[in-house]
Amino acid sequence: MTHKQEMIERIRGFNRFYTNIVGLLDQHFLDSPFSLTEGRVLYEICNTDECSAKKIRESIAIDEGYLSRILDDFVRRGLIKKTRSPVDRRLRIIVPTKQGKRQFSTLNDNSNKLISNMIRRLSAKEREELLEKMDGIRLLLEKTK
Amino acid sequence: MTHKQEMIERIRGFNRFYTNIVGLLDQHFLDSPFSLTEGRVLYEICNTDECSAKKIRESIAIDEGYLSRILDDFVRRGLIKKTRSPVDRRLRIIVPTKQGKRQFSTLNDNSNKLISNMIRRLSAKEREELLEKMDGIRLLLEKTK
DNA sequence: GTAAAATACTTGACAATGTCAAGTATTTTG
DNA sequence: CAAAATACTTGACATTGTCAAGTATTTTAC
Repeated sequence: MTHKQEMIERIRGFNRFYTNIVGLLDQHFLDSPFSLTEGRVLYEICNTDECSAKKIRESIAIDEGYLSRILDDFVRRGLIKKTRSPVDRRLRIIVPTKQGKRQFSTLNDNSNKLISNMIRRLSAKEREELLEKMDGIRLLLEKTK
Repeated sequence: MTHKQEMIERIRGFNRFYTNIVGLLDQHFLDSPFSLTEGRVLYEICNTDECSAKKIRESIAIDEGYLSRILDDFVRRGLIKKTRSPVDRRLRIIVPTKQGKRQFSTLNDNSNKLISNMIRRLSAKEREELLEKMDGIRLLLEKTK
């Protein structure tokens, strides 16, 4: 086994590990009125200016038709409003309703609690270390694009 | 020192980032005869001694019925053999066939290539850093259990 | 030893999630 | 202005996952 092979094995080990971590965190969607994908879509809607299906698809990688239906569903559930952009009438601009924002903020709070719980055993110093390492990984992997 | 809310936001940012990374890597299942879940099941089968549905469920979190069908499908595809354990005839012990092992190893090779590609732009030193940080995160988060 | 409970898995029915391709409305390009 | 491109929608369908009831076997409690 080459050195490189070991390296790859360690990275894959980390991926499996972290997939599980994120998986555990995502379990909470089970207790919420949103699927994981719906949650991600709602996140984008609430954090994107002049949001549209197009913009969502720029950050999520989701089938166009599927997204269209999710958005329709959100409309039915009173979470968002869709209006054609006056600038380019092909686009529907998407804005969360008051209720949509409220639901998103609940979702958000629950995610925060889970993360909070995840790091509950760590000391202040360890938390700082964790963040540094996370940012470091991000920085390194962003080079690969 | 970072405020707690910011801290959580940074962790969640990392989670979103890394979910995307893993998501990209998992795209390769699209070009393979396995779904992501099937791949994970096959991984467990090939890396678990005296493997059984029970043992798989200890590491994967998957519906019992669903797993049962996946395994049946693997049998149909000639990837595994199931035999009742002589020790406890409720259990079916699962062994990969020669072909199963071969397919798994292909899957494995492709995963490796993807990882290899992911780190292609990093210098030796940076790769070492990446691994250290990954191991560090793992160590820190394992404390939380 | 035997009845009841527990375990390991299977099966049927079904719901949720995701994909593909063709279609509509609108804008851009040549 | 016609053709191509863009943004989204819709229908048909496949994949993936869930729930609950069922079978075979073993363990537990008497």
